[in-house]
Amino acid sequence: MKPIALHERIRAEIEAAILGGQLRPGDRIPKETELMAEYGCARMTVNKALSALAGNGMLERRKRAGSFVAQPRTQSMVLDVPDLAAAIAARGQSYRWDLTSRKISAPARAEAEALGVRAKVLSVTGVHFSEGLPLAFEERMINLALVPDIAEADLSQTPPGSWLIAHVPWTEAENRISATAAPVAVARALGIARGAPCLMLERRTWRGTDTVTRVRQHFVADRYELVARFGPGGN
Amino acid sequence: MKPIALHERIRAEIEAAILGGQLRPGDRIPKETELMAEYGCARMTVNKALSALAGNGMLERRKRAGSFVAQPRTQSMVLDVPDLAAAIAARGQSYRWDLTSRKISAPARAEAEALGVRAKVLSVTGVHFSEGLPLAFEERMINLALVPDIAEADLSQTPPGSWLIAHVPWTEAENRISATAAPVAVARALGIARGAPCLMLERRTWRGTDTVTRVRQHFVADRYELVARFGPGGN
DNA sequence: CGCTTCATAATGTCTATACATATTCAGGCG
DNA sequence: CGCCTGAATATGTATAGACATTATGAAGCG
Repeated sequence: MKPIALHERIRAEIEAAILGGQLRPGDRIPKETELMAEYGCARMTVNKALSALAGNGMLERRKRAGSFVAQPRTQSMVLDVPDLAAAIAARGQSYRWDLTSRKISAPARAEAEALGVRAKVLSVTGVHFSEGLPLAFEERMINLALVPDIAEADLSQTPPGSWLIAHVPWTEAENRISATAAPVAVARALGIARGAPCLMLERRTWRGTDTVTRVRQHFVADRYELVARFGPGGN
Repeated sequence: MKPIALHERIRAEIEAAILGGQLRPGDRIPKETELMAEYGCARMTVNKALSALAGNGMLERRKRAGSFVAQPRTQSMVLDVPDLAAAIAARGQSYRWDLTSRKISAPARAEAEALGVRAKVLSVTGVHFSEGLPLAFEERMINLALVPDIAEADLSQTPPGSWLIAHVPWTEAENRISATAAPVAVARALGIARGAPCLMLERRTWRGTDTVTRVRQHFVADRYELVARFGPGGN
């Protein structure tokens, strides 16, 4: 069938022992030479397995001391923050984007400070629809110095997030997730009551030290949730 | 200073080229033999660098075809879901936990189904305080078959999450993050208005196929946010 | 022209070896 | 007793070579 690589098998077995509780945090795992004998392979093979686990934060390795099961102090979860258009399409639902405003301007001094941008910015607002229902209200600023092309893009057809992901890929990013009461403008755009709960996602992405874009999305509470996973099945 | 490992340097340089936009998704990166010549090192060294990037989802490697910059389809962010007590303490704020109810029972048939648990469960509710203010209301179920010791733990002193992380480490987990209007019970416990927005975090953790615990935490909207990062600076 | 077959080029895995580096542990010395 | 020194040890990095695997693209065949 599928001959699994040996280093992967070793990795998986040790991971299983950790997740299964046979190995507990602080426990020492056999040294490389011992595992090497146990599996009858070279040290590099064992090393690859252990390095991978150490990379995941599951092992802590100290020279001369050995390899130890790490403390799961802060569960690092993998959160998928997909492009909305793609995510909704992937769920087999219909998607629509409504551009409600678009303007180019120099950011106000305070904003420029917060954005870390002195250049001109494109400001966009709009609404994401799923199955014909408003799902999220989006306010976005885009640094035109870094992404001049977007000034010519037709953002009434393509939501800016989708355009950016296709044209300015692999930026660094930070997301802040919180809950808020819908402000008037948001409530009106989403057709919900003022003050109704919203999941708010604020994202800032950069290239090097320059901010590329800054988004704030208000999701209608009942219609969206984020999922984060941790674990070997974490795929 | 600290001589950085060569494979790490190679990895970092390619990553920088991807994040800096010199290499775009779909672009092909030099084959191992070429990089090997460029850096004057062995193939295994290059391979280690590229394998690491492939593990991060930043490269896609195909035999015979070469290595390509991956599409950042779904931005996989690392979300730290820390233990609340530890997280608040780390921010230098005071923390308090109020146990409001605790009971052991067999879950109702419907619940048992949803939990994937037939055994007895310990049900706990309580409130997390930060700086004297209610921060989160927690409802939790714990599988006593997997964690019998917790029946004897003093959960009025230690919040169950902290107890579990110390006693049942390294489980698999799934988090669902959403926003809701505070139900009556939650609003009362948190001292907020009924229907006020809350950030809701539902977590389920398992060991193998068995559910260990299931939590629902309602956070007061203004007092908490989750942060997820992606990027090399993502530390 | 379309299909199959096959050599080839790339990555994937593994080995055996070597030396580097950091940490511990045991002595030795003041 | 405390501090320094040095040896032992486990991991960290790197090498050169070997063979496996697999998609590709071209050659050959019907």
